Amino acid sequence: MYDGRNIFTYPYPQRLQMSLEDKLKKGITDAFNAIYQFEISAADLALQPTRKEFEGAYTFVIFPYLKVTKANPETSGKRLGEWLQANVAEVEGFNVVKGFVNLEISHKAWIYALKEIIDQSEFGTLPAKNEKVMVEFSSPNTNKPLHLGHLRNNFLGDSIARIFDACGYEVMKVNLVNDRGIHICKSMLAYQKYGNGETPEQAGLKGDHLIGKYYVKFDEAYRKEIAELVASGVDAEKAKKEASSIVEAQEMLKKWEDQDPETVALWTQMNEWVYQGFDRTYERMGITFDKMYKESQTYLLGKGIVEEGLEKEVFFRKENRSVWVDLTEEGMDEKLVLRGDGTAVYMTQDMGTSDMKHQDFPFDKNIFVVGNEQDYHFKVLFSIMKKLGRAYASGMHHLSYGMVDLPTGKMKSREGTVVDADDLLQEMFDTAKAHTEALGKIENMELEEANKLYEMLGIGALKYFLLKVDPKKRMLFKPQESIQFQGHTGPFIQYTHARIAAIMRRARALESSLDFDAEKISILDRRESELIYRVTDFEKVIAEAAREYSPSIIAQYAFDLAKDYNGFYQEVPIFNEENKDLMAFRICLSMVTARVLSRSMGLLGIDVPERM
RNA sequence: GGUCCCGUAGUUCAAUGGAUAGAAUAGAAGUUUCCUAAACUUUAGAUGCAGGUUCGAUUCCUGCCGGGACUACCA
Repeated sequence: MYDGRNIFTYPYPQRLQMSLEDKLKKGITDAFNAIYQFEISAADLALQPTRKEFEGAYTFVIFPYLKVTKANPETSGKRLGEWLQANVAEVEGFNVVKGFVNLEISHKAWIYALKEIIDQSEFGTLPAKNEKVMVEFSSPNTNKPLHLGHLRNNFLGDSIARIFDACGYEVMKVNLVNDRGIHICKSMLAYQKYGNGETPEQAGLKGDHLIGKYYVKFDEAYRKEIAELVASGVDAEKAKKEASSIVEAQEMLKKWEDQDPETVALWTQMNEWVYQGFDRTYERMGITFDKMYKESQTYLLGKGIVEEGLEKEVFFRKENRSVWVDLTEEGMDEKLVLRGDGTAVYMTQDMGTSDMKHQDFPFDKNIFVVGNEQDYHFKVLFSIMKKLGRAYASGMHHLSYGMVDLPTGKMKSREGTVVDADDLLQEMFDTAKAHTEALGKIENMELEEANKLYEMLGIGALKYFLLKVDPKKRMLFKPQESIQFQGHTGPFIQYTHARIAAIMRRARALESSLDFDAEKISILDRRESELIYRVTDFEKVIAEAAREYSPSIIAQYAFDLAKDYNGFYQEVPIFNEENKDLMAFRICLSMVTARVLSRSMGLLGIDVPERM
């Protein structure tokens, strides 16, 4: 992208140390000091964007301070506004509507604010914090391929990792794979019975899909057995436990735990296929991990912590030898942490894994991206780790997200209503391709570039669709709407970026005539100052997204910015030979917009094209 | 039953306690000799119900009604 430095020259005093907003805030603090000898706490002081119906750019709400000003809102606002206008260079004027003080900013202040951003190549990245964040996400099972629900998890986790990275944290992305257990044995058993040594190559399937096929086969056989048992008069609950398939699967699990060579060999082979399949899906999603953990290596951890907890009297043992923690004081129940036979439960494992992960990477924050059906589990886990005196426990956070529903209802693998991740990714690609070709956009494009574009658009549309919604909310996935490329979509933002890139290409051709003098741009269009306002807001938005653990804030922001830009430059001619200063200024503004769009989308894991 | 999450235009989503509740879609009507019409402009349409807190409530509190999750010596 064009860096704009050599087209943006004008007398510029010195590097601004403070953002426009910070200056205004300081101005307001000073004003209260000067007028009322009152110290406003910076935390309370909130500036908000002025609504479009009113004059001004920033609005200060004076209602909360009427006790200090001892006057009605209008008078107080007027006094504050007058002081600011007289003492703060950036404030050119003001108006007061009820208790709202709308501050009008000088065009020069806007231009300087823009210049400030152009000068900062690292704009959109906050200073390093010297804090470590571990983001754990994806966590697939190795008995079936990824589906739509995993996509929301993966995109959220990947995005939140990028956001924390941009906020100056050192980020470690980890994936804890669920590669053992009864459900894994189910597909192993079915493969052993019906597989005839089939390989992914022979089946023409990705490894994970091949294994998934046998998982389904197991379930079919299992349910048939249950039905037969019930028909012969066995109680349904009993039938579920006694059907031969499930009994065999349990035997197999036992063999696996006993390290039976044949079982372990089968397990190793099948997992290898699954990983090969997952790798392709991750690659297509553009997702990587810094470290993989496997439950087969961690499931025995945590028993030591149980001992420790008993010693510290955080846990207690019941008569049947099982170990529990009492969390009734925290408003929760008693919770099992070790079975009576001494075997681990999920919680045992997670306690052990927590310690291990903290040893591997001494994090200040540990974010678990896991669906909201596990809210209670994590509440309990965090509470236990605190009780055990783990200092890091206060940094553990469950990024809980809602289910993805289909118009037909909940996804159920048994009923075949799951949306397969690979299928969906491919469908997005195909739709992007068909759509782009129909619009005649690829006439001057090499095949390779075109394919890259379809991938960018298709995957981008999907990521955006899943990330634009507040994570904690349950969301509805409508296939037809997710592959929409118009409206509040990723491709809309990508399109805006590509348009600006086209302007840049043209600007480059005219480079010699692109100097401008800030003094000659006397009147900024209101919408132009709004654009600058929004752009200067970017770093605040990133910080907020990290604070709220919510990529949707970034998605909203990028869309609003793209929309503002499109709305404005649709009707204003940019290339106007008679007003070169204004033209050059607008090119700079476009350039900064493109950069911020690109960075925002980058935080969502979405690439942005130079042309489309 | 208990705990937690969610109820906003026909639909899918927004709104640190702030001004006349925003968008997008679907509906109606327009805009391409000019940088990219995957765009833009205009139009119509919503806070589940009842109280409370205050200058001001979609937001906070209480109750009710609806939807969902969790509530296993499963993971």
